[in-house]
Amino acid sequence: MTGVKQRKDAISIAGLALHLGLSEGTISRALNNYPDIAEKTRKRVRDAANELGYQPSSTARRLARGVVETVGFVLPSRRDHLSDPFLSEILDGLAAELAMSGWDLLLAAVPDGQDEVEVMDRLVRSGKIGAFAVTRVKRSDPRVDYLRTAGVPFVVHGRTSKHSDYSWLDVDNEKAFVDAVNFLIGLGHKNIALLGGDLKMNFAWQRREGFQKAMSDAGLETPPDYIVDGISDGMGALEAMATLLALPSRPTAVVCVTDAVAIGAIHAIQKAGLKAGHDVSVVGYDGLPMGRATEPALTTMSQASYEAGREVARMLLEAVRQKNIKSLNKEIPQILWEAKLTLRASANPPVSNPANKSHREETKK
Amino acid sequence: MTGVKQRKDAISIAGLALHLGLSEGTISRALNNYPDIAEKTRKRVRDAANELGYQPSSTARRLARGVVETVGFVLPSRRDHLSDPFLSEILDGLAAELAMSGWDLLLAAVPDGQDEVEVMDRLVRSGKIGAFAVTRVKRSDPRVDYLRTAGVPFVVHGRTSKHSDYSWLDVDNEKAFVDAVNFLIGLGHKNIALLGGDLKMNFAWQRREGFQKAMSDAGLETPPDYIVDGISDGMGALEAMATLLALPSRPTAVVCVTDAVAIGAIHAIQKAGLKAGHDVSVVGYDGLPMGRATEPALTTMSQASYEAGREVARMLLEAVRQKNIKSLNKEIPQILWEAKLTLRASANPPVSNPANKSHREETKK
DNA sequence: TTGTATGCGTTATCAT
DNA sequence: ATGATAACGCATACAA
Repeated sequence: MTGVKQRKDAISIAGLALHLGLSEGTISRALNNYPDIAEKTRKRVRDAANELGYQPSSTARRLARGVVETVGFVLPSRRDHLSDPFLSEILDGLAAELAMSGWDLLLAAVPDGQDEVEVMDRLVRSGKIGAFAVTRVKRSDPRVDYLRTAGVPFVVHGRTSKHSDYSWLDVDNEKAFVDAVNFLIGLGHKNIALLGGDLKMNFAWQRREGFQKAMSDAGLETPPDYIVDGISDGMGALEAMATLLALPSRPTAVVCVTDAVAIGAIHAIQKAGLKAGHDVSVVGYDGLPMGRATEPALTTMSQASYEAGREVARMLLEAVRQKNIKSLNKEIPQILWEAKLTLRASANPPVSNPANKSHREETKK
Repeated sequence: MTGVKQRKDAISIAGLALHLGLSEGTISRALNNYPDIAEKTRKRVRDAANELGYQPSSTARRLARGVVETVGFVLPSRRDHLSDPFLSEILDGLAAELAMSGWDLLLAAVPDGQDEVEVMDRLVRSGKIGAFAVTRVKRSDPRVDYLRTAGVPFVVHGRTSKHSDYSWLDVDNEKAFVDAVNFLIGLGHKNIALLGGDLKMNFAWQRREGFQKAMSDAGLETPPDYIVDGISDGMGALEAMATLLALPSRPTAVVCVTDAVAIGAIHAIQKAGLKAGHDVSVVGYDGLPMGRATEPALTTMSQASYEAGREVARMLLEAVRQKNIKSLNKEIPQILWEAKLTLRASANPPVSNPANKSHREETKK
């Protein structure tokens, strides 16, 4: 498949030179703000460029300078990314921030029969990209392993279990779930369950860790039945919550790995003839818009995906700069953001065991 | 901001030539399957290329061939795209299909203070892209107006109100809503309301048209109160549905412009102490995964966004081919897909007015 | 302050 | 069947 002729009617630097009676070199330097160009000439060139709609060929510029101002983003292979509601938000943030520095964002899918690393490697070797952004990392992630050795600047949104030697932006998922559980404990809950996600995903693992930490720090028992892993969508949540509700001693509250799971849980509770936020409290994570429209509205932890995308882009640009300077003091920015709790109606004191303020105090460490 | 040195350790065609004792030209032709290369040589070159991991510089190739095998996609400006759950699906489909032909997908955001057309124009003039894909079009859409005159191949997912002269793939939204309404009528409903969307968006307009057509074809009244426009999320749905339920004569069924709206409606019904799917039937549109986990599970119309992305990519590639051939018989592929109804639990015969089979037959035209 | 010349890594058009 | 050589459009070192 052959592409389309580039820039149909586009004017090149040669055309501009002709038009102005200047040499191509002068035009180039004028437009790139070289100090050795007369202000008057620069203005003349600028004006003509604007007037004629001159836009330097990105391709030629890349070839001449040997640089590629493009960030690659490999879409999670289809079988994995069971509806990430925030993918487009992150991409939006990435693209927006990159655009401010004239960088582009290249999206790549993984064809059947290939894996993500192959795709990334081809992108690098063909010179299509100069840096990578990676999201939704597993605890052990081949993409990160590859990038560690590839010599391409990259920033990870999230982190792997071993994460000391590369740059990442993550949310403190563990703390988020510690906070969520402590919030419920503060309300008076003792029988708290977890609807957890795929433990290969690090965010799910971290959230589970936070759950367990908070429970054990508070000296609360967690029966094995109360921890359900591997839930990835509302349907899974529906079943898991039904099972939880059928337990001889059912929980008075559930913390859910995502809002999608939490909303499924809410419906399971309703289906069982109980009232979410009354008989069973529910806390989610994500801040999905829909959580405001559920009945009851969903109490949830949240992070700003769009902002995360922007920050990752900034880190990426900085990583590229560092690399070019070949500075010896290796700066490896690692940023941990906190999720914040959005109080709504789905979490309240347990009916049989009203909030116990003093107890709450005790569990705060 | 300066980019990263391209392809650190990458081997170039010159290196390969040296390694093999052949000229660069021969290597190039061998790898590009020119017929005038000895099979034996071709194999030798291929093997060496594989072994050394040679990958032609995409940049140099573009410059030499004057073609850009990259599709541009401008993200809807942030204020508009109130959570399009399918954006990432479409992008995924686009990228996947494009990759099969060696094409790339470039994502661009719209910086503050600029509009989408400016961004698109710059992408074209800088030679970064050779074609465009556009989604979520308004009835009158400046992006389409621009592309019509820009000379760049493009395909629209959806269509504007005037759409005879460009290539698009759309779902027959009108028919979808005719079907949805007829389905409800078949169940015995007569008092059917519409929770509609932003009428500037063509899909919302089309769905509304379908609703009205089906109602009037069936000879059913639709009080003005029964049609609510401009709902874009679950929150809006919550309020609108509450208003609908407070009406002296409340509807026995509502058709919703999206699943997000439908789910909001379900919760409003529940909040009002009624039962969705019993007191009020609800039909959505989108086939959101979460619709399977609501209580009751959501009856909805759906289309496959991923597949749509792939099809748009195919049409794009074909448009590029047509343009290169400069064929005189202008093929303008326009494809209309049908949404299919997914029966679940949220739509049933009205309680006070059980299904009337004969009536259903009558309304089928 | 400006012009000239070379190179970036390919492809494509000539020769040979 | 293969090897020179000239573009492609720009950036930059070096002259002037």
